Amino acid sequence: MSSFDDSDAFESASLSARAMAARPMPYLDDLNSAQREAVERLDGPVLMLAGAGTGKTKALTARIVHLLNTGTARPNEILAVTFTNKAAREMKNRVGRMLGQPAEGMPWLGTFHSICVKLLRRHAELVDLKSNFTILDTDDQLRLLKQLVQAAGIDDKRWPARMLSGIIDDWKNRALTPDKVPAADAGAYNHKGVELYAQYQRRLIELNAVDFGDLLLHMVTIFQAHEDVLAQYQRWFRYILVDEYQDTNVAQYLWLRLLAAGHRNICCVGDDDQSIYGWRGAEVGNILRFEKDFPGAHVVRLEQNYRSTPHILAAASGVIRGNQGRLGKELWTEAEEGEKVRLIGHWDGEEEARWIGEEIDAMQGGTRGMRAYSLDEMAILVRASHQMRAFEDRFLTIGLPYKVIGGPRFYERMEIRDAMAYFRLVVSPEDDLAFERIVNTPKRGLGDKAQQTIQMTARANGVPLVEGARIAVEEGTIKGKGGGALRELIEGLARWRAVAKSELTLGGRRPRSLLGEEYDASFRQDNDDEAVIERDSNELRYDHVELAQIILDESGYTAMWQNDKTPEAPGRLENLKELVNQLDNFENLQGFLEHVSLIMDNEQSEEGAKVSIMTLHAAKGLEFPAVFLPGWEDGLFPSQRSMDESGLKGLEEERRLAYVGITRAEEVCTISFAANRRVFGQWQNALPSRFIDELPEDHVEVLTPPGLYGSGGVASTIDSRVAEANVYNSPGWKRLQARQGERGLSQPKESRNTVIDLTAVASFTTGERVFHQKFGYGAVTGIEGDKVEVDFDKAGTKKVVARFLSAKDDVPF
DNA sequence: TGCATAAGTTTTTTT
DNA sequence: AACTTATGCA
Repeated sequence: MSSFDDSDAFESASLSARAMAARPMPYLDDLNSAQREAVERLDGPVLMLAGAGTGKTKALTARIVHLLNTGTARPNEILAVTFTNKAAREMKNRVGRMLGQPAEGMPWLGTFHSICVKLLRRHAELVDLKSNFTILDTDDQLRLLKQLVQAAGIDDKRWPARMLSGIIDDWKNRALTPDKVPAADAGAYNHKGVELYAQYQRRLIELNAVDFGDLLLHMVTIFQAHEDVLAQYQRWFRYILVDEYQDTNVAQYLWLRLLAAGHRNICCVGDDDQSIYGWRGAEVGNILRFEKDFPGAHVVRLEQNYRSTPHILAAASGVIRGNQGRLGKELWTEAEEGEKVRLIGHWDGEEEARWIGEEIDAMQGGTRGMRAYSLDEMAILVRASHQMRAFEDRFLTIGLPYKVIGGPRFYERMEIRDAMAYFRLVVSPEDDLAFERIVNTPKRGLGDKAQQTIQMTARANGVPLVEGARIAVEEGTIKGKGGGALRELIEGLARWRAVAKSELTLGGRRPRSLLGEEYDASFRQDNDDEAVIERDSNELRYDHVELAQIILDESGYTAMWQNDKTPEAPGRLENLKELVNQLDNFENLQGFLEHVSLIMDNEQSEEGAKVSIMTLHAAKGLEFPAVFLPGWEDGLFPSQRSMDESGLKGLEEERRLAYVGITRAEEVCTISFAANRRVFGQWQNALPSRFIDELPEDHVEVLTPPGLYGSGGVASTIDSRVAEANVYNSPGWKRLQARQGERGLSQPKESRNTVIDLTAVASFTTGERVFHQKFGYGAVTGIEGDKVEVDFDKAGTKKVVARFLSAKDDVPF
């Protein structure tokens, strides 16, 4: 096996400790005293309470470097866990930079999930799995659950499989195997929840598969049931570091506590004020309880903020103060005053998007006495992803470059999942879920009936679906067009598999790195035996990249999209191409599949400066000089659903989300809200968020929307911010309403450009290309008095007032 | 079986 | 409003 058997680790550690103690430690020099304390206190439990922007990653990496540099631990004796691949990558890079050499040989620096996969592959048999188990994606999981639900005779309309999936996830997050689910939860899912959970787990074992939650759950089960295995790791991991500890769930907490029980050298870094993942099982309680869980724990507070201005910090503190039961931290900074947090109200969501678009445009050149900001220094952080649409629409219309961070992930796209299912089936023919996914994609004339026949044949013979399908074709149970196509598919799969096998035996190829991340070599040993087999050198061989291409072509999958006339088809083909390209970074298909199932983040490397749009959750850990926080309305933010489901707890999490949002900003933070918003296609009005009332007045400046109290966008401070927040009763709001009615959809920039032009009516002709502030480009289809009928490219046919139109080459941007 | 249309559902956040 | 899923028909 691997590194675990080095028995001289301890002796050499103390020797090298002495030798290395003499080394210079420049990485300590630019740490403040709190950071330095967090770095140097290596032994015993340490809780590093690191507020936003206080240099926690710096301290964390310095701590690793310090462990290595002083010879206290070897790279492979350090367990360092993060939540995201991105964080793991960054830490690896920074350690390497600080060390002055690439941080190779830190095999246990990674996400909870990737480390658990590694461990679980070693000990799979202890939970009745084989070490080459597959990791299911959410689609597979749902399909499987749906089958079980239907088999149980439950109406899956009343009780959606999705809901069951949520319940099971929740149990897994709490480290509850089916036999441990408390009686109080027995009523879950129409009283069948626990039984279905048990069935689901059994089915997963049959399929030699795990879902995401299982990765941790199985490891906890193994550690609890096998003292010897646990003891081995307890001994091995001499130092444990955990990032974002406030986001750990019960399973992760148990896992850590079990592992840390040996040396008790565990250092958890986190910020209770930034715990925003309660909905997926994170327990703030874990961090709040740390000192109880680890008696004698040393707590270090990182409170000096290096990111934001005092006004921004004060605003953030003001909001977070509303939460109970915090560990308590007060951020401070040496930075200059800077801008106050800016607050602005709008009539509706579209106007908000319009205003932000203009403001961003203006800020590029420097406005309101502020410096100029480039597009990539600015970001819009929304509560819910559907809010992004308004901005995308608007920015598309005015041609403002933007990028959506954390949008639909590459590996979650339909075509990618289909292609992956083909690959999976080639690598493991018993992957029934993959088979189900692609039997009839592309269309092979195999509908429900044929698929049922396959299912039955497979079950009757106790074989996987592919084999069942083969038998069914052989026996002639499935004939005709579908039968022929099915035979072709089965033969294809066998052929590809043969190629894949010979490809695996090629060996010798060095694993290459993807995005700087080293493909973990320690699991290639699974194939080592095969690798020795000698091969006839004349045999036809393809490398796995070619093979992937062949699979997609011969299966007809590529052709399916080539023949597809929908506008997305070319993009999908592009994605498939990209998928095949990515494959080149891996040694074989299997390695690739393993990687992909754990990679959820989607690095897009697009050219040019762009404004970022993302959710508040996606923004955690990031920072921007200028941040826009739109949609601060009660119900949207804080989210109604969150409050309904989790009450005060939910509200507090929302408040932390607000705190996270504000603290992303370095220099300028602009909060906005709208009185009206379209929800499910229905106009609804809302009150400004209660969090707005919690902003400390002294640190907030209320901006006047242009056209509200006069034009020009000159900032005017309204005496009482509260009055402003309570806009509905304020005279200003009434005036806005009145004005809005008379102005219709007009907006300031336009009123400047379009000097109300009655001749405009006459100047349009049918067929002419025109531009509209709201609807974008279109062609005139008819004229009736002062109304013009326009067929807009995006918005369809609308009748609009002529003066809101401009000739195409007269676009005001 | 597969397509077109109708109905019903959604929008919180994701490793 | 936009999307998915169910239903009916060719």
